[in-house]
Amino acid sequence: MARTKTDMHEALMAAAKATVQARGYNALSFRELAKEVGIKSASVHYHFPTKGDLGAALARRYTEDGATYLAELLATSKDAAWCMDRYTEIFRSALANDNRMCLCGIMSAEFDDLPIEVRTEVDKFAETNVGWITRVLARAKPAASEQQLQEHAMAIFAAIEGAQLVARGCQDIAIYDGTIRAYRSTGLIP
Amino acid sequence: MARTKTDMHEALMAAAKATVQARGYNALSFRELAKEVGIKSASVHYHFPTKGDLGAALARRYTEDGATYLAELLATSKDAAWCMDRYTEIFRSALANDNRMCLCGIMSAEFDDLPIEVRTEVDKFAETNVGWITRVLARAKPAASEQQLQEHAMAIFAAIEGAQLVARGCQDIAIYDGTIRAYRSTGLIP
DNA sequence: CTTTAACTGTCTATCGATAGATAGATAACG
DNA sequence: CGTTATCTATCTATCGATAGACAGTTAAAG
Repeated sequence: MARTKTDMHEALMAAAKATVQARGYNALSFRELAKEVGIKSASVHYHFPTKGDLGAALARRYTEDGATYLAELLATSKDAAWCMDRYTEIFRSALANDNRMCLCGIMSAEFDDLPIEVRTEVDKFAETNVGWITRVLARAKPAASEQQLQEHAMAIFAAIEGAQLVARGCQDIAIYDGTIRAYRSTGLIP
Repeated sequence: MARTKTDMHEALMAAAKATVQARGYNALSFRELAKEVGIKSASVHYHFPTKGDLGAALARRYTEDGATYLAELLATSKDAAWCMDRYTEIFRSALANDNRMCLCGIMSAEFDDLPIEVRTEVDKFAETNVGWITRVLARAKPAASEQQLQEHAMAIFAAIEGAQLVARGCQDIAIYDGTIRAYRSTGLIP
């Protein structure tokens, strides 16, 4: 065997992630994916029985990896502004990398076509991100109530996803930069 | 003949619009569309030779209708806050109507799969909206420079699109409401 | 140590469904 | 009659998914 199961699993996940971030869940095809990693489409079904399984695994991994990175940030610095700068940089780098989008953001747009198991994972991504932003905000605004913090965090998350979406649609990363700058100057983002 | 060309044109546009707002451009199919309006898929090609033609017509109409409504708003009241309230209400009503999205927002997510003629129209939608918000902001902040106003307007547009996207992904319109409220309380939206 | 058995990963071939698109016939309107 | 709108029928391409075969690997049995 050329590759172990784990290796192929990873290769498939990586290729699938790139495709979804660039063209969405609907554009993800077993045939194209197979060609990219050098096997046949039937073999992809060996690793991921259904497309829903692949999509859910993809979103779950994406959320986990993100959560890991965010936890590191939170442990590195106590400064809310510094954390948020790093956070907005994550979404910026997706755009800088072939005009890609947040995997869960693009899946949210395709919501109605997602299998239930994928929807669940997409929801968890939003939850995880809002939870992290809430903890960052708690440092900057210790006086605020938990509910206020969560609403603010959700607003920040949505605003950043929107900045990415619009900048992508205009194929102009400067739009993302300008928008984030405006978020900061109004005080939406610390 | 049961209907005139214009009637059928309108019926097709309306059905297509609903589908795209609910499931995106990729989910738009001539067969389904034909079934919905009671003709055969080949007949749809008579009205719109290619899918790109239909998509572009759809986005153009969407932008035009929106621009017309926005112009009325601007003529009705000089109050920026009132105008922006009406504006956010537009995006809210899409969500309230079967969890739909802004047609151009959802198309931005599918950007890579769009024919060039559709991309052009999607760009114009953003341009039109940002232009309108800029004029509204000019009333509230007459001292600001044109460039500052435009950046602020783009940020508002992106933030609202993002609020819609995230609320849709979570299937919870309350998230939209809370997010808009947060935008207002931080001063991002007048 | 060898033989047998099960497992793993990939293959070929194929299924039914659906996609967008086209050609040519048909029916109705003016 | 000629134009307009829609039809039937069909094409090629692609989709996700499945069945069955086969080679290489591992592990247990004798």
